[in-house]
Amino acid sequence: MADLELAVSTVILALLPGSCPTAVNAASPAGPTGERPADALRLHLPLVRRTREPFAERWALPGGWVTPDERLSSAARRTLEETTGLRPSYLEQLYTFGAPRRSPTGRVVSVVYTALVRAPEAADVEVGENVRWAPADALAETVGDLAFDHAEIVDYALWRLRTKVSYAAIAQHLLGELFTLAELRHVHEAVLGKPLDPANFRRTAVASGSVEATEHVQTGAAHRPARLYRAVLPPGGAAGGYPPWQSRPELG
Amino acid sequence: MADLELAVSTVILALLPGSCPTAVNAASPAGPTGERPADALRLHLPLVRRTREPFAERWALPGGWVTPDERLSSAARRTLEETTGLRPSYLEQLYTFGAPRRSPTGRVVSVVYTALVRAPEAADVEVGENVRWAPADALAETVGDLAFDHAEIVDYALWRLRTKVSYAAIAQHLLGELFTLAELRHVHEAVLGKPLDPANFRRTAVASGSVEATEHVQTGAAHRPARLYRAVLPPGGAAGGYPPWQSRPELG
DNA sequence: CCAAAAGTGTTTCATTTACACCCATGT
DNA sequence: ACATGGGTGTAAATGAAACACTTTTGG
Repeated sequence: MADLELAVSTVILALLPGSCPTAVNAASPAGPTGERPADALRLHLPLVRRTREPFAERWALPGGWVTPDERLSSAARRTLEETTGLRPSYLEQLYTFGAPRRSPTGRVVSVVYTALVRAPEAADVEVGENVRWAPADALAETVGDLAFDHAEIVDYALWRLRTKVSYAAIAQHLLGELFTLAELRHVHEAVLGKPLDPANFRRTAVASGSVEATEHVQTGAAHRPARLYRAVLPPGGAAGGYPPWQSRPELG
Repeated sequence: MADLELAVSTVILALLPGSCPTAVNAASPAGPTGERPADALRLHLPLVRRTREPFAERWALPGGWVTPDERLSSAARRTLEETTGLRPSYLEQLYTFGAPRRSPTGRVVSVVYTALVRAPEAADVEVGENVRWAPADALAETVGDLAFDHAEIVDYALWRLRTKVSYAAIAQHLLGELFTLAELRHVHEAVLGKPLDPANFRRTAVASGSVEATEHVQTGAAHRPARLYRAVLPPGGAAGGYPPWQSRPELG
């Protein structure tokens, strides 16, 4: 039980334009599935290039070792900030991966978190030789095979996000404080990968109680101004039926 | 990253008659002669009494240390069998708990699994001075405070089971190979804690495709014999939309 | 005025819920 | 025969999808 190391890794997701200047991409010519507008928002995640064996030069999820006196979630936040400078607005434990041969150098058990960051903060990442954004749905084409089992981890994180976004109010963590319902709908569309009816989305969004209208409106566009909304946190109690301890600040 | 130990614990759930906390009298294995006990079925879980500090004499979840060359799920199965003799029909990772002060003796990170066992196998547990079944919804009243944060873990496992049983076909793992739809409904009722309409439950259960009728019927009861059903595993592919790697045997 | 997107209303369809009713068996 | 739970039918209620339509801005 001692011949074993504990790490944390994080799948951080942000919504960036597909032709984002910071994202080094050459894979945007009208591909086989390229029904997207050129500047459509797509889920991206930051990757770090490994500088040491194993998997030197390969891209990997941000992460690091767990120190003895910090929470697992704190370790995720710390390593995330150390490697990318990001401070996510949403952080949730995803799964713990611990297959014996995940790492060729020895037994490593990784507690993996999923994080969401708002677009403004995502722009603060210092992209460079060893840090870059990559589109979540085309990792292999843009950065090749990820280190370790990280490609599998990303797939699972995306699956979970897709299933969860349909019943939990988490998409708001990918936007700024104020947003239009069209923007929120774009987030859902990018996550789910399919268009949504604007009218029906509006109704379900406001009926869910997860957003509230403000008195502000968005001006400057060549059409009727859209009202700005704000995310409303779920009631502190357990009414929502979510995990009992999710209402408390953090755990684990 | 070395001053830290990795453990697995398991919340094992079985459906047992509520009145006799320790005496296990399960329905006959595959025989259609399963008589229904007068009292309702309730979720129970096996606990082990700690023989050493910390928390000596207190009841705790079965578990143990992870060895360097076994999967996390294998560690869960092994420790479960070592402590209780149980081999669960369903095993799923629940969450990883790693708060710094969980254990007073040092940093322990626990990967917790949820397991379901069928009533016949649950009867094989050797109940004794240091192993006992306790009703899941009344742990404090029957066994007092659990060791460590295990009470919190059980609460979370129950919450997850309740939410998952409504959309995933897992309740069947608490029954034998053949079961009536009334028995399956009793499982759902015990998990959800509320009565369900027999007619509607029947329709949704068969429409979901998670059960298939057999040619056997259950005789011996003072009413019309009930048809016996069998669980049908979800299609091997990813059609169901479940985690990609859940279709493979195991991971992590 | 026109284009474009915000926002509202309504119709249609599918699913869930409630409950009446028949069926088959042991006593 | 009758009590009991198994099993079927059906209509009301709820909710999701589709789409026509009105509103409000910039050009």
